[in-house]
Amino acid sequence: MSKIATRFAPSPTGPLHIGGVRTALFNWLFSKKKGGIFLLRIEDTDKERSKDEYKDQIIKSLKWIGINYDGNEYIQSSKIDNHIQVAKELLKNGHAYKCYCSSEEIEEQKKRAKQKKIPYIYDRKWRDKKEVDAPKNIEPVIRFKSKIEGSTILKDLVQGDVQIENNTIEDFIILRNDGSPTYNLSVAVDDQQMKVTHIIRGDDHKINTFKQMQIYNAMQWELPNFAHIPLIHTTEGKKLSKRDKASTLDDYSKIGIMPEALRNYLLRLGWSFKDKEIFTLEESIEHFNLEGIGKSPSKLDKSRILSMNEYYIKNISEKDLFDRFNEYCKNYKQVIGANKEDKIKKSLSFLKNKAKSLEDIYNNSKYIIFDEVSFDENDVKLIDEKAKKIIADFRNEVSKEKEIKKETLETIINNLIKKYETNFKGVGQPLRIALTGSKFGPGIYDIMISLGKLDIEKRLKKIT
RNA sequence: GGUCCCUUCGUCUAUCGGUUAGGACACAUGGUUUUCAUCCAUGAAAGAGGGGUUCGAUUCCCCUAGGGACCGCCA
Repeated sequence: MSKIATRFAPSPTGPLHIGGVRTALFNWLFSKKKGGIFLLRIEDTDKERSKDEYKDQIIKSLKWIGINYDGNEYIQSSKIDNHIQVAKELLKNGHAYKCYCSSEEIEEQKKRAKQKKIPYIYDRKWRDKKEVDAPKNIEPVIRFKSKIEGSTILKDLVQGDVQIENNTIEDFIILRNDGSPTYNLSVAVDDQQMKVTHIIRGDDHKINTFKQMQIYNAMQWELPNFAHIPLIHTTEGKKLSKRDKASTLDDYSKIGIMPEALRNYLLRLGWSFKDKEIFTLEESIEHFNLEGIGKSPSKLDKSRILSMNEYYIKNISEKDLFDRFNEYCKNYKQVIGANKEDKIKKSLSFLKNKAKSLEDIYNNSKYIIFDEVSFDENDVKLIDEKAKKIIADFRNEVSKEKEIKKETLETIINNLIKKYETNFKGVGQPLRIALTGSKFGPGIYDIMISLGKLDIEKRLKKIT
């Protein structure tokens, strides 16, 4: 058997969404597992809607999540001549014919079918007509001569055998009347020429597969293997579309989801290997198989993504975590100053315990990133006269110390709790607000130690 | 409407004829932590319905119901 080759073939007519990314991931994993190659084909033949910006977004997305394709991206529009060539051959072999129906005529037929509530299918009017009868003023389209008799079985690697009556497949157009090839022709020709051995794509392509299989057969090409994976549904249970919110990788990236977490989540969405939930990249390549792909569509679950992200935040190395965080801040929030990097790195050990996302880490580390504390009005109200006294006392005690250590801080705070006849919250909360501007965040000792004596004094002074 | 696909806890799923139907997320309760979070423990939670086949069906077959995809000179 020839070398395994898979491909991902998006059209750059909109941003790549998470469903497409999962399809790409499955194809990529499958080829890696089999020691094959994975190709990227940009299907940009719809010149009206294709945009370079989308192409770039697709490439960027794949890169972000760690999917790398072999060779250069294959640009479908640059291969149109090949597609036309095949169409001509099909015409010559009698597997295709010229259809002189005007688009008005077709529209009319569709309308009538709708009124009668019967399914529209092209009536194959020109299939056996002689060309001498052709109207002179109409530029014909080329239609594929689909089989009428019998049925076809698709041996689907995910869905099993799928049988369909051949007469339900119409004589589809392969060349428009402007001479340009249509989707099914281009795809079949490209896949064949790229020597794709396994076509793993969304279930929404299943009908196309039957059309493309006929082209393969007519050209006497060896059929590739097909696997139709169930679609990802929104929480409303509908097919995920480019228009859905929170569907592109950037939508997740900007709320602080890390690529490894999303990759792991997507892997387990519609695929499983026993009870295993966490897969390193190596493990996913090792265990991935088509048998593990489920047959029913699955819904996106944001809390699951977040919890996967939380796992990776806690389990990747702090060095990697810093890199991810640094990049996140740079892209979506605020560049971390060079003088702050060290403090952040040291604080990651406790910051990550409270975070489900990089955004959480950001929110909890603002007190380090920004020199000026920004206060929430409601929180400031919590610092009353008594609290101000406590803060002043605390600052006074701290200034006597040479070095800030947890033990000394504990002693100071405990003494204040006694002196002011309050509890930990009574002392801790005002201090926290004064130092960070927020009621929530890391432990008070962690905050103080990471800030250091000078910053503590400076910040507390402003309050009292 | 036609064709095709699907149906196990709220969600993602395990089970390849015999299980107290398992795990994970979310949820609830309790414990640890002198706040919050983390962490730990516990709990509630599922085979769409009806027929077969079988000694025995979540598992195999059929029907019904529900959901989905496709039905472009878009890809």
